[in-house]
Amino acid sequence: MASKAQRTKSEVMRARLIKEARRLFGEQGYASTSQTQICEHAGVSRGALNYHFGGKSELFEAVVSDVLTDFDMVDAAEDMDGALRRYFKIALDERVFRITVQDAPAVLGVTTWREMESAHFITPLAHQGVDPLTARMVYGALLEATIAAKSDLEPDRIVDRAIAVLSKWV
Amino acid sequence: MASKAQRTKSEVMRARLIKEARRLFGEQGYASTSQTQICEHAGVSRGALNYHFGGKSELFEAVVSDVLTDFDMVDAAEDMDGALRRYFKIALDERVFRITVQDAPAVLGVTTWREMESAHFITPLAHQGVDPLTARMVYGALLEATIAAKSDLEPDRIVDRAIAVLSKWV
DNA sequence: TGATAAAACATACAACGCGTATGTTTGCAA
DNA sequence: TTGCAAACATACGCGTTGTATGTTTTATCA
Repeated sequence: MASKAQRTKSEVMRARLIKEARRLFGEQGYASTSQTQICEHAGVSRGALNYHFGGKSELFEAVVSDVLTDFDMVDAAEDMDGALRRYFKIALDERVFRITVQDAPAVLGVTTWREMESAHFITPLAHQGVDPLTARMVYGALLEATIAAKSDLEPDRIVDRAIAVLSKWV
Repeated sequence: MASKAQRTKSEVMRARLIKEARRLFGEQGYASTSQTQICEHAGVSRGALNYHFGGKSELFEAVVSDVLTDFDMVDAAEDMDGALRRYFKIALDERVFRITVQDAPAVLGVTTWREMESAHFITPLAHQGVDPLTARMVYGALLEATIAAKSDLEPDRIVDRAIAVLSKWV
């Protein structure tokens, strides 16, 4: 049985690896980031990485999980408009985008990917009384709007219009 | 200047590689399919592959392009409902799904990926008078519905409901 | 307190895949 | 026929991953 000191120490190491991995995955993408590179920045050996996570893809999954929690700081009294703007603000970040939209489906598989995202986006929507399938489709539209905004010269304008469109749908 | 015989021969070779690559990418995914494996099935050497496509990712891009043309057999007189059902029929195929939804964003980058898909899905929609951003968001919802249908026990039921939802949006 | 075991790392090895560089053949053209 | 370029095949080097095997630290218990 692991002691409390061991457990916290272990979690510190995991957190450090996740932090560096998140930065590098976000900046360079999954394929272009090696275990060696992550470990150099974290100041440990590859042995530690594989001991704690089992492999590169599992570390990436932990990173995705970490990123998704950023979306979770829900204000109970938050209205739909505010929630959407907060979503866009985070999702439009280059590194967040690359991890969650670009690499996650391929590395984790679409099923796992959407199960993780569901817990953070779709389930909350469904809890507001929206039909589950509709909620998913709204989220899909939201994702696509994010991509559109990201590749536009004036992302803010796209965000405004997207929110207007969504408000008509839900 | 290449002769006609050479050009057609070259295209035959390209087509053979694309065909085998499409099968293997679709069945195993991009990362789990090696150049060697593709070439063995195509009966050529890796030299031929890299000569014609330049690399693995470029071959994959050609495969994506090939897959997307499957969606293009448009019947001019086709109504929205029919077009959507035809879309789902193709998109729900396991191999098509894996290539276009799972691997394409990571391998080609989200920008390139959506540019390719736009030409086949969003532009046609926009030509029907739908606002471009709305068209993109509708396509996002469509994609999400595809994922939902794929992981459901009764995909057909989800398809019906999704079409019903979409008909209210456009 | 000292021994033992397990956790937490580090190091080393083996296999694989990719890109590229370098042959080798084929086919057209002068 | 000869030369040249396209169309392949072969071979090499590099980087990466997973795993197997040390080594150190930490906790538990007699």
